[in-house]
Amino acid sequence: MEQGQTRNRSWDQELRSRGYRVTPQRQLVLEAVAALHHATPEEIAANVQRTAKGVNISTIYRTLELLDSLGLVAHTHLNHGAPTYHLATEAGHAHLVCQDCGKIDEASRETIAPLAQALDEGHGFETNVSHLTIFGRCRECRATDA
Amino acid sequence: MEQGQTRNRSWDQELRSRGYRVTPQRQLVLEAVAALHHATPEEIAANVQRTAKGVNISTIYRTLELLDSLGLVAHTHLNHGAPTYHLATEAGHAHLVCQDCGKIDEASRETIAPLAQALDEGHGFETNVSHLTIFGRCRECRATDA
DNA sequence: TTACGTGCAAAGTCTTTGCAACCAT
DNA sequence: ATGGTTGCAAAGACTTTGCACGTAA
Repeated sequence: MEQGQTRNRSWDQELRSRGYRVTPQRQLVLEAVAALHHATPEEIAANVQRTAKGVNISTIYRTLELLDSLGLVAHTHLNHGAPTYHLATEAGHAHLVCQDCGKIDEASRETIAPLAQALDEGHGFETNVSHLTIFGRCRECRATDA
Repeated sequence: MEQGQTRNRSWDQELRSRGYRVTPQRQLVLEAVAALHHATPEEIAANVQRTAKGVNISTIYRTLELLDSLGLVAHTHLNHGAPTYHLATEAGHAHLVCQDCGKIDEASRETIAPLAQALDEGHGFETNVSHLTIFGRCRECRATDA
């Protein structure tokens, strides 16, 4: 509760200070993103339906785009289709997606750090770790298939 | 010429040996993928239009899916929208996409190797390097923006 | 000859946009 | 009051699918 209020207050001000308004829809979307980890716009919409009368899907899209641009949430592409959103504060890890079974694992920032450093030094490139999704095959599928 | 024929012969047999037919459309699509690097289905369709009367867009999709499943081509997601295809033989590098200006750079397999090894040892995960796309900011945008 | 493959058109999925009504400030 | 926001519906981008005709083997 205490934590929740503290969090609310901070993104409230983040919005207001940039001239955006704080609306119930935006609050609900942010709460859904926090509750569901790696949620698609559809899943976020479904989650929000349960609490309130519902937030229109186009508002979900517009809100996610806004929160993403403000750096409050981040998204990555885990599968072929829809992107998944998560809180920016719980970012910092990359995703490992198995192309055989679809299982999703996480790799810590520390695991990625050497690569990020190499790309910085070799290409001057600043890696967005929380957006990073790595495709391949998981341990189980490697053992099974061949 | 010699090389072209050699390449043709090999994928011809790859198709036939698995019970698929060799058609002019499949040949054109594969040639387009070879000629255009990182091409979307639309771009491949456009390229094919110039040579022949045209290959229907749905055939492009079906052919790319087939060639991908056979391991003759590979695809990655460079931007928000359509995937891009390239020859499997010219794979082995990852892509660095600047989220500010959209510029695409390439990172060699050697640059990625330490990460791939770390993921193998730590997670038992086999990285698909040619599918790997890393988002972030390029040198120029980092210098300009801040 | 005979399945497999193609073209065409329609439908499907995911996302964006125009606009009038609404509400946070 | 007043300009950012929302809901709704229509449009848009990208991809898939059903079916009859065409063609590689």
